Amino acid sequence: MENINKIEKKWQKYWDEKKSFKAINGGDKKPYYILVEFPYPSGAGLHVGHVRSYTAQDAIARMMRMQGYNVLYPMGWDAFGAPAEQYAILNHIHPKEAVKENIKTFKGQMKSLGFSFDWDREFSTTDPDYYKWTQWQFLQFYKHGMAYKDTVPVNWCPHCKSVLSNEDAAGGVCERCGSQVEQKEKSQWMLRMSDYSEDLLKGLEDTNFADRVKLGQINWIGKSQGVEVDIDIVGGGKFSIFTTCPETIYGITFFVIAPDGKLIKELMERVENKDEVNAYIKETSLKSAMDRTELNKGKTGVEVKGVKAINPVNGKEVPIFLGDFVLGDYGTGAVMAVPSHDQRDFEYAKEHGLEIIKVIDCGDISEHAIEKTEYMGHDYKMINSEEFNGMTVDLAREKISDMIEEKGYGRRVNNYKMRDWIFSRQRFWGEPIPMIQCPKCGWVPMNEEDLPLLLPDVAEYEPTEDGESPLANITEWVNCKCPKCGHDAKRETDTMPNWAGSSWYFLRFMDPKNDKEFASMEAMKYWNRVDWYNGGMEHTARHLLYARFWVQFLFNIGLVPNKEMIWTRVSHGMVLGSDNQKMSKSKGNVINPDDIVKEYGADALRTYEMFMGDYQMDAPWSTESLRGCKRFLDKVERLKDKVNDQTGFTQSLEVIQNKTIKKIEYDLTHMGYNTVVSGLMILANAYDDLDSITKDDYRLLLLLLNPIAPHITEELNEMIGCTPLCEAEWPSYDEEKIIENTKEIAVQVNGKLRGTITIHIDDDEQSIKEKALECENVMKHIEGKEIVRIIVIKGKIVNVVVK
RNA sequence: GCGAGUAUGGCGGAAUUGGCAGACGCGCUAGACUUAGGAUCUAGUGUCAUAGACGUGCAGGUUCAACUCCUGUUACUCGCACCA
Repeated sequence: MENINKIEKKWQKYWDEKKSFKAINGGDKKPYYILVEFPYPSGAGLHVGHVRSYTAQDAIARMMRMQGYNVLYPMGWDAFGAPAEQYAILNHIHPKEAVKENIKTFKGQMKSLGFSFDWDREFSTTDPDYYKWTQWQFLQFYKHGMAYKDTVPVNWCPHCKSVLSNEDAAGGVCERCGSQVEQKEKSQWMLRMSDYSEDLLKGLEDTNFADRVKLGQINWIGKSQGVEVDIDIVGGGKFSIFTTCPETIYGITFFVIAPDGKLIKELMERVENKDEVNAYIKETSLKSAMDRTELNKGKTGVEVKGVKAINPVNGKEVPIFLGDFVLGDYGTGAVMAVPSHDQRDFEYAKEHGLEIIKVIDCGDISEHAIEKTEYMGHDYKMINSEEFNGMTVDLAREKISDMIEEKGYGRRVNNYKMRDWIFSRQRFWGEPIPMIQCPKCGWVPMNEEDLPLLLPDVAEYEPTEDGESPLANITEWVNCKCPKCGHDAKRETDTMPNWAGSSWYFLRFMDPKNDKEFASMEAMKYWNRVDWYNGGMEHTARHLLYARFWVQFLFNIGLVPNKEMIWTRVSHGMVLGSDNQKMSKSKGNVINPDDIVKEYGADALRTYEMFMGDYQMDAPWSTESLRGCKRFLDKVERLKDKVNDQTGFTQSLEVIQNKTIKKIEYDLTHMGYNTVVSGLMILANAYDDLDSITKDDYRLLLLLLNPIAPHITEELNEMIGCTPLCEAEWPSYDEEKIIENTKEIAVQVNGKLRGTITIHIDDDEQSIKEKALECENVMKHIEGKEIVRIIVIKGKIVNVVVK
């Protein structure tokens, strides 16, 4: 085509002006909501990886519209975040200006690729009309006791005077300046996400997430069932431990408590070796800032002298140790140690010369512990465990748990790895948390009618000396009146994390212009939920979990219609550089979609990205392969010259045409995008083998190809004088016509291919057997041998078994 | 360490249910047309070899038949990482 970009622009304009992809809330059509993760509009522009997933979902959206669905396929911007803030600080502008520019670039790029988004629903998380509702929802969390302040340790760079995320502090070194990261206690807003552990686990049953996505969620929640036991301290006081192995409780020879926990602080008065203990605590606080993996070769720790704990089941007094492998903020901050049946305890005991008592009769423990995974499920018997001696491990586990509960030593509990959500960020470019601290009333929520609480319009904001948000420096913004008593008060200067705005954006798309509510119940009931959500693998754990938590909370307070608002979630693989490495500027392997569109056209890029490989797996870029896809589109164009003046379909193409319709439908809805393209190539090749094809033949190919390559197909379709494809109906196939009357099948002798025969659909088993045995090469291989049996799989294969 | 995933020609990858492994495309080889080719068309292209044998990371197993199911094992990728 003489100017591909001109044609693409023409159809993009057509779709825009006709509002071809506008989704309307209501009507007779069946609603279907397709969602792709909205991007962070970075300065780098659209990545070819974005193109992959947006095209995939676009193809489904386009097909389903033709099939008569009311498809919602929206797009927006997740634009709060550190890069925009950094850029703005450097250039002394407001981040919203940088964001505006980036969105413009992204949107232009998306338009040039012909994605069928309903642009009337576009918004950015940084729009006051949007973040007003993010703030409003935070207030609901607060009002329902789900938001609270707590002191937690944060990564702190003493040089940058800044709080760092775990990613930015990887390796215990500040990513920006390279100085040593420290731990610093800071008061932060928290959301009680751990209250939802069980619900988030159970809710997975009401979703259609891919298995690997579900597993990611399950692992993140990290449920473990066990027993919590109360331990008395000699001379008064007590603490609790949690164990998943109550069967080993008689094997306790010491306890280990966290150096950063509360318990050691309580015990400190009675500690005889205070200096030693304090030194270890200090050592740990430094260590926790470094990359622990490197330091965990040995099991360090010190005994807490002067205090002993009592094992409740046998009254035995055992020592207490400090060990940095016990975490202060996980579980109870203390563990029981059974060196005979836990490798970590074993190593610790060896290191510190502690007693090892075997309680399960299961082999040699002189070299290493025999752990749960090794002893459970066998018939090993208990030893050294008083009345439980001789019982099988499985039985003892239950009986010991029962005894602990009956005697009041403890109780069966579930423990979860998932903790509460730290919701504060010491950043400028985020949603301000709408809380006010009044010297008289304490923390007071803003009045809902005063929302949104806008970010101040300033261009200079340096971080404070003590790591507070840059907002803390803007006194005219910070100072306010208490909404309750009118006294002088100060605003919270922390902002929300990036995850906040993306935790509910899919709800807003259902009703994006609503200024009374974040979305009306009516609109949410109409769309019901997100039918199909696609995003990157890196977001399937946290983002999805946060979004589900957010939705479940809204459901519990009656604001959304379903407890799970996302039905299917799939994740796509990355587009790697041609060197099989992640694309990055420094490696020089980045492909800019604009260049490809300019040279080969949007359709070629779209087709190639669908064709490049299994959608769920990473795939390297290949410009050679892209050219192959361009050639395919050129071939489709050339086929136009073969169109004759006949109507209807060519008889000899009937089987492959019906087969292809079925295949495209199936593959598009099962993420088989690469085989969609290959199926269409096969159809086009079949057309190409003929001297001429009918207009209907040709239009069928264009219809089927349209979801992947929408521009060129529209243009060719117009050239043959048909009404636009985006207004056309999806073709239907006839199952009857897929069945072939005659078919070539394989004949094997002892499982090895020896020939092929052509069978008719009506042939019975006997005649197929006869045909198979008549086959020349088959005869040669069965000559002089005894036929044991002949296996005939109808329409598939014949296998002659000989001896 | 734990959890998950992956492994098929020179390359990307097909094989919906156990049923002709390598579809489709790239690349490559030869030829045609051409001033030219990043255009198009034709033929060929898993490996080794003479009929034939061998081939889906490796070693076993089940089956008439295994890329597909089972057992073990290796390598790589991702996630979590002293989780009690």
